[in-house]
Amino acid sequence: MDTVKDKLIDDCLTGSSKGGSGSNFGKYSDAELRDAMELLFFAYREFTTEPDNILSELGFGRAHHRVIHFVGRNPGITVSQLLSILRITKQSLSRVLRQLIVDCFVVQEPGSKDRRQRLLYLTDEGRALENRVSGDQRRRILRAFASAGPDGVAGFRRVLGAMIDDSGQTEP
Amino acid sequence: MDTVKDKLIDDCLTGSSKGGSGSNFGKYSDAELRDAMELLFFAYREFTTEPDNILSELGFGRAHHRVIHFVGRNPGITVSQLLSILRITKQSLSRVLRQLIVDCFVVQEPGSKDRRQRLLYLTDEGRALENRVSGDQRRRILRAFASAGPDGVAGFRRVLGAMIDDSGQTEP
DNA sequence: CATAAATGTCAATAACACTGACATAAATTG
DNA sequence: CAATTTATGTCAGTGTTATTGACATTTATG
Repeated sequence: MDTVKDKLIDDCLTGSSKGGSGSNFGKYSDAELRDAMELLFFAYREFTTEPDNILSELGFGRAHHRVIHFVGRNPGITVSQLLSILRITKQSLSRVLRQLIVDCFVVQEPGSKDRRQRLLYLTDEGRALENRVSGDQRRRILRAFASAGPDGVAGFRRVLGAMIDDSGQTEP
Repeated sequence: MDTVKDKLIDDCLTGSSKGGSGSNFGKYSDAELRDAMELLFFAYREFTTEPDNILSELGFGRAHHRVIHFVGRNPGITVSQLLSILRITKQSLSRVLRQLIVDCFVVQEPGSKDRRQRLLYLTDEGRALENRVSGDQRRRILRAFASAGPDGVAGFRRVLGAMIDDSGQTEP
């Protein structure tokens, strides 16, 4: 139950993670911190694999998933807000959004207050797709939450939350 | 302290995450599970941004980071093992690895037992680069660990570990 | 020796990001 | 009202990382 790599790497280890000679940053050894890095890497990959597979059948990718996720959670979100959340350029978003609109998963409506805005909404089809695609992720998280227990869930939230709050979360 | 999106989205919410009308999978509501999805998304992005920036100065990308990370932690790893861990094609790995070798961050040595193998090692230069690049990630994790406390760390490990163990972790 | 394994390479393709430049419509400001 | 700014969209070109398919080389193994 160390990390995941030992699935295949059961030889050729030279002790770099045995916590003996490595440097460290304080309370946690470098090896522990690097274990955490790997944990994040593998978990995130597991987390995105199945949605990627489902979406690729429709000719979509991870970028489409992100869009339908955030539009689904924030109906009426503007293009600008979506760009700020995703931190991509409008040119990048444009292609993805256009595909989703052409295929009737997302609709745009002019803003009532500011008619320059294009407020984004999922269609019923879009909601169905989002539900299908995120189903695997929700199940995966649910199982992990159940397996880790309430305290584990709280810790997961605290650590990831701190990783986000940490850095460039305050600049405009 | 909900999730991150409220940084910019403080209007246009229609109650989809207020936990009232959403469906749920059992003990945790859909909104809670989707919050966790976002937490992972934002945390992973924060986690990879700074290394990406450092590496781009050298003409490298995230793929190079992954290679020097796993070679650094597993000196003498073979190309096959690296391919299995990264789950990419050898053609994809090839280009990245060649760049790292040409620029003297990684060296190959024929295996002593099986001379078909190319065992991979970081050079001193490679170790220095890995340390520099992962420094931000280790600091970030350390701060998050410190902020979350020992129980938080344990929970983080349990949840992410369960997310990995969960799925396709057993097929060859 | 024949086959399989470990690795490398050439070529073509795709998804997703980027930059820069420019256009339009609507709101805001002086 | 005229000028400017904002929100959005679009055209064109580029780069990184991934893919698939085909083929070659070296070495191990039956």
